[in-house]
Amino acid sequence: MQAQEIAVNNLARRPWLTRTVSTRETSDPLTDAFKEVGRAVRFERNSEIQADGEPADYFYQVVSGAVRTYKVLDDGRRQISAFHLPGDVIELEASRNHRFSAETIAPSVIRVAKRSAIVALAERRPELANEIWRRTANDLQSAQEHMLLLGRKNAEERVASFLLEMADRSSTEGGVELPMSRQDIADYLGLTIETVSRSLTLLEGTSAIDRSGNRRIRLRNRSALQRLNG
Amino acid sequence: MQAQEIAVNNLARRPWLTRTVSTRETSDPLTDAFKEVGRAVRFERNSEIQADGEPADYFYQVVSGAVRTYKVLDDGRRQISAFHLPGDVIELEASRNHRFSAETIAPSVIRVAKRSAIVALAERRPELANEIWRRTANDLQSAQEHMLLLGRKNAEERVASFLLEMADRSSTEGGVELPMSRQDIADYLGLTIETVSRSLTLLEGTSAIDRSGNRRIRLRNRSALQRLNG
DNA sequence: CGGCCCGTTGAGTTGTGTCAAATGTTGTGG
DNA sequence: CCACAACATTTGACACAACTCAACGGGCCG
Repeated sequence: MQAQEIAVNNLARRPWLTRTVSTRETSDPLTDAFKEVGRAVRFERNSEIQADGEPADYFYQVVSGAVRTYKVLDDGRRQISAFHLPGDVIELEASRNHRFSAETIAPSVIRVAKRSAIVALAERRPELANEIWRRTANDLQSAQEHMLLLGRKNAEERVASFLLEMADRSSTEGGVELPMSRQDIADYLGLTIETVSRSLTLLEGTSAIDRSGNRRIRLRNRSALQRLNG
Repeated sequence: MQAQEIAVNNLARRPWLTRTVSTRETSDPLTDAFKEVGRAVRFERNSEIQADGEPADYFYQVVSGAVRTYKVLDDGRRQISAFHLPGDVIELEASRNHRFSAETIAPSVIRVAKRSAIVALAERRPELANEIWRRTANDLQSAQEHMLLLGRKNAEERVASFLLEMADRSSTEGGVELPMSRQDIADYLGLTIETVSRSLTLLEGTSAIDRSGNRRIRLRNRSALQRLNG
């Protein structure tokens, strides 16, 4: 039973591995559509998300795990535009230039559906079309919020905003279990890993947060973080 | 005829005042919908865009002029998320927190339509629903590109990218006529006006651009700018 | 002509990046 | 279960790109 115990421990420390769509959301038209015309694919950690086969546009829905979407400059500078958790939908284009712009952060199950299939369904179901648009508009709102962070917030404010965002999105109370590395956080916040680390140390120094393990963070003083959030 | 001459000169130097939707695009489902259920409103320079009357969500289409959308922090730091030129559609929510997040940059004519009216039309017209979504997805793509700029590009690269973007979006060949102030550019690029100014001087020094008047810029060496664009 | 606004230039400061080393964590094979 | 390797994170010292504050210049309008 030793092996069993270890497995349980690992899961306890990695809640995002088991949290799935069904446990978090009631069904919605897009999730339903994915179940109809999509298929579930399992991905390793750090694998590029793609549908094998001919180049075409796809929709992806995170079932379990976590995903980063990003853009890179020629010299390798990377900007992560969003993290995607279970339930989130990613729309990827079969782009000519940058072939991959989505990767798993943790072992993940992703439902994959051809864009054309979803679009065909949406033509016949206004509430599906509406749901797709609603989600895209939400993503746009988040992007606008993130541009404010990237363009106008300092390092400490960025990290505080990030922690609040992740806490809001995760179901666990009090603490956040971060599925991504410091490098991912840095590339999301437009900083370096060193600056992220220093900012965390700073926040810990003012008792705004507690750290138990690199990726488990407890928000001890939310209002202090909110103040930094702007 | 002196007054007439001055007016003509002014127009010649401010092409965005006369460039309208009809001269740039063939009709599309959303523009058609605006003509059906929207009304045109004239705004002064630097006015907050809003539909008067009860709080509700609206769509706006720029007919002539130019608009900035933005977010601000409590202490006044501002991030412009996009500039909108004739033909572009802005979706604004009757937000509880920040009441105004769109302002005209130049005297503008804006078509205003209630969100519910457009949505109702879209329920009956799949190609309209599709067009709305297509535009939102395009905005999201632009936002992702802009996050890369804000998070990972240096000042000179940001300004170069900005000039290329504006040149691509304006119909005039060779040169760009910028409708916005240096402060607007700075708040779009996540810089200060001084840094924008210095970057322009730098680009001029390397013969990448020419300046004739503060807001008229000629791209003399596009490939040099492209290289900075990444 | 004079005042005002906007943009540019200059000098000095500072927050974040860079480079390097130390420490902690995770995974693997014996 | 331990020992070691490989990797991730933190900490430190220093450099530099962009910011701040200030002065100057030019165009526009009354």
